[in-house]
Amino acid sequence: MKATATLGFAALGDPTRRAIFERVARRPSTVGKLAAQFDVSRPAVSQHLRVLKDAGLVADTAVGTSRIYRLEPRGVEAMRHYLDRFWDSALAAFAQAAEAEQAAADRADATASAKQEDKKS
Amino acid sequence: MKATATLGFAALGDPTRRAIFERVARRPSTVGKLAAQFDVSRPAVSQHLRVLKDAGLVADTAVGTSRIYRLEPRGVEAMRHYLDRFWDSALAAFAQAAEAEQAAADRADATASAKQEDKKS
DNA sequence: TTTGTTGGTAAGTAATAAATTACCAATGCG
DNA sequence: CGCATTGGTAATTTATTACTTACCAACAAA
Repeated sequence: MKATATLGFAALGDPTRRAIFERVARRPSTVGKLAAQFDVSRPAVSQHLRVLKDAGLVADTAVGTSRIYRLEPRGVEAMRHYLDRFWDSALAAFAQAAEAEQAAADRADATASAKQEDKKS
Repeated sequence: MKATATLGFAALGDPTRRAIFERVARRPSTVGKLAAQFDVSRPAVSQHLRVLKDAGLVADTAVGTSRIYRLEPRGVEAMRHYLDRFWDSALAAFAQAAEAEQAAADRADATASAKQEDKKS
């Protein structure tokens, strides 16, 4: 369990895996039960769970021959913490101001003329 | 810009793209300048930026022939909000309790015997 | 208009990742 | 022990995606 930020994002980037994660988060479950509801094979579920586990997003406990997977909140918290850095809109405003300053420095004359937003797509 | 959660996670799941995102977040920049620092081609940077834009994580403004990309905090906030749901450790505890209850329901006798954590990997 | 600069798009390739089937290990029960 | 249940691993195939080169569009300056 390295639990780097990239691992976490990559783990939740796949739709099927994210669905499995949400299901496990809602209520701990086993590989077999999960495979029954997600129309992917059991090995596929097992592999998805391993990716989630490596990302620190789920944890598992062996119970007899079965194995119960559950949410691991700490991995989620790590991702949340990573995003905090960018969420603060004040920081964004600061960065934008810094850019304006640099743009002015790059070209001696800051021709702030043809400036147009691009919102589509 | 659909900005679904999956798009955002997938966007930050790639290491190169995440590096570009962090660079843009720190200070708005253009495609050319970014391509100069990331030893990938200019089209690659352009494509990465499009993915980030579709995920609602960056926005761009045309300035003359150039185009300045900057952080879009709202996309980040959306991802943060998604994670909030799982971060709350109290929720996890609740889910775990619910599972214990269901496990007991599944098998009439709740043989809570061979129960072992798996931490490695 | 011509020329240079900046970037997005197209098309193709190479690498990665998600899925499958088949097999094996471990546990529990008769 | 023999047998069933559960799930992880191996090996392969398929699909996706990241990247490249080549080309084209928009704008600025001469």
